[in-house]
Amino acid sequence: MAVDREQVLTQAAALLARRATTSMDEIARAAGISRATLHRHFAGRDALIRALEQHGIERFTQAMDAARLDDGPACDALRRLITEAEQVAGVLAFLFTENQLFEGAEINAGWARLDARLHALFRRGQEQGEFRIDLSAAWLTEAFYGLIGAGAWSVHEGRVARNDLNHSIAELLLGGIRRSMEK
Amino acid sequence: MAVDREQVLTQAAALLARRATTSMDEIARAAGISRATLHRHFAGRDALIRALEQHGIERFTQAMDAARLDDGPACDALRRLITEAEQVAGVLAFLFTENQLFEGAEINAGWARLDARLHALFRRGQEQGEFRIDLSAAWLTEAFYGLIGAGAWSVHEGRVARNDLNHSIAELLLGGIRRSMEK
DNA sequence: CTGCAGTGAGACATTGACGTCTCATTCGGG
DNA sequence: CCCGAATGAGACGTCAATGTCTCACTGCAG
Repeated sequence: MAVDREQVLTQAAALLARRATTSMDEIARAAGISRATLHRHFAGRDALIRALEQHGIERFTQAMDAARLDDGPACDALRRLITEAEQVAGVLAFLFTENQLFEGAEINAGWARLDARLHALFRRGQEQGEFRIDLSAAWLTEAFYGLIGAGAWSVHEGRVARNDLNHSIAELLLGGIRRSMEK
Repeated sequence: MAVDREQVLTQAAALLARRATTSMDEIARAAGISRATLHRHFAGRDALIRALEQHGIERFTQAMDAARLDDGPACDALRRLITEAEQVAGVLAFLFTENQLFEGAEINAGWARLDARLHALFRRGQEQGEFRIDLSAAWLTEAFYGLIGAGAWSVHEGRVARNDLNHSIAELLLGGIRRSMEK
């Protein structure tokens, strides 16, 4: 009975990430509820988007907390983050592709905090000699989002197996495409 | 006098990539023309989107041709492609993020052909031992688009200098984040 | 100068989504 | 079993964007 708010938001993110003009009716049907019920839980389209942003920020914050970004080698921290972020990939992809939403500067603050934490991880990795320094931390941050989004899309389209996603993102990000000559 | 169709499409891609719900009026004003004139050149919103797809496919095809993907080491071919694709990054980012567009199967064919060429490049790199084989060519293809899109966005937001974009994408894709121990 | 092609500005009806409402139904707890 | 809360289905009115149209203006070629 009680509508699963989490489920609705996840569905909405999946649809909106793929087509930003998805109607409330489509979102409702995808979530298995009626448009009326959707409106009962979210005052309107704007409210739904806002909730989606909030939800995404909260989930990603949890993922960062769980990954303990400040502990141990930056490489390992990044791997942990990818593992944690994988479950939020759909919502993250939406937030990343629809960045125009952040024009109202309120939510911007929450997102900026996440950005800063990720940025700090890459900087730490550079300072401690684990990461290369010819790629700016800002770029690595953006690239991280881009790969998470591409990964979510690839799984959704069936081009990448969900089980491989973690490894695919982490290895590409850390090691790149080129075949390593060592060992 | 004569409206610069190229200019209009480029502007439209930039706006639509950032906010897919951008109105025809906003697009027209961004392109420096009136809404009436915009409608004179593109029958409607759908027609504009279609033209954008077509334009993006053509430009990316040209980029691939210019990069000579089949010549020499795959690494070098990939670098050339990134250099060429950089100029189309805005349109590519739009096409990649709004993948929903490809439901009408006509354009799908043109896009699929580009996908196949890119896929083939990665496969060639793997078969010739340049690229690692634990990352599927399909994933590398998607990741390529993701990084191009993230790069275009980063430049647009001022987080990455345009001059660095080429190097940033190519190096991250080929070598990854981790600092190389060799040499 | 004249004519014309292209454009800007704006009016207009249409369309589709949105938000609100009502009413019947269903599910679950007491 | 019964009642209430939650839901589904649908009917509206509203509104913004769209697409089409007209009319006046501009710039340029002849």
